[in-house]
Amino acid sequence: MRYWLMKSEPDAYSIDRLAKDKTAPWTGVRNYQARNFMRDQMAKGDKVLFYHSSCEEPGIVGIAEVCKLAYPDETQFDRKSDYYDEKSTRDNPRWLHVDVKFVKKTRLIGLAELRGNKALANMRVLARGNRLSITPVDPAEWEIINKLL
DNA sequence: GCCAACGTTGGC
DNA sequence: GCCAACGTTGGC
Repeated sequence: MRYWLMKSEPDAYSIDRLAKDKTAPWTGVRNYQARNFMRDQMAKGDKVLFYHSSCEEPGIVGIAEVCKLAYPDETQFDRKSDYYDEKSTRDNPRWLHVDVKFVKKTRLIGLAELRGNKALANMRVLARGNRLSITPVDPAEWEIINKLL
């Protein structure tokens, strides 16, 4: 089993929304590295740190779990969607996504707190210039964060 | 709104 | 394959 951190802008999809929906298709990823993580490495039961980005208080806000393996992202075929991709075909879909299910909300562990914790200094999401919306999390890092909750 | 950092595109 | 231009992300 692996551990991940997945970013979402709360205006687009928040932890509260996931708490209500129970499960969510993680559509809209349009970055190859992030897609490859979902396609090649994510398995059912993988644990996810749910992270709010581009908002007043960016940081970890909850826990989720991968509940469905990667499959084609319908939004790439929808001309009306912001995520429409005219170069993608049903025979050879370019974009895939997993589904995640709600586990729990946590207190906010903000960016400053993450950066201030030496044991978390190597977290991928904290790397300089990182923009990836999905990043792997070390089991050791996962443990440390769980103790902070 | 600013801007650093990075990914993608497209001309050559 | 190179690389400049452009677009996006995301913290501040």
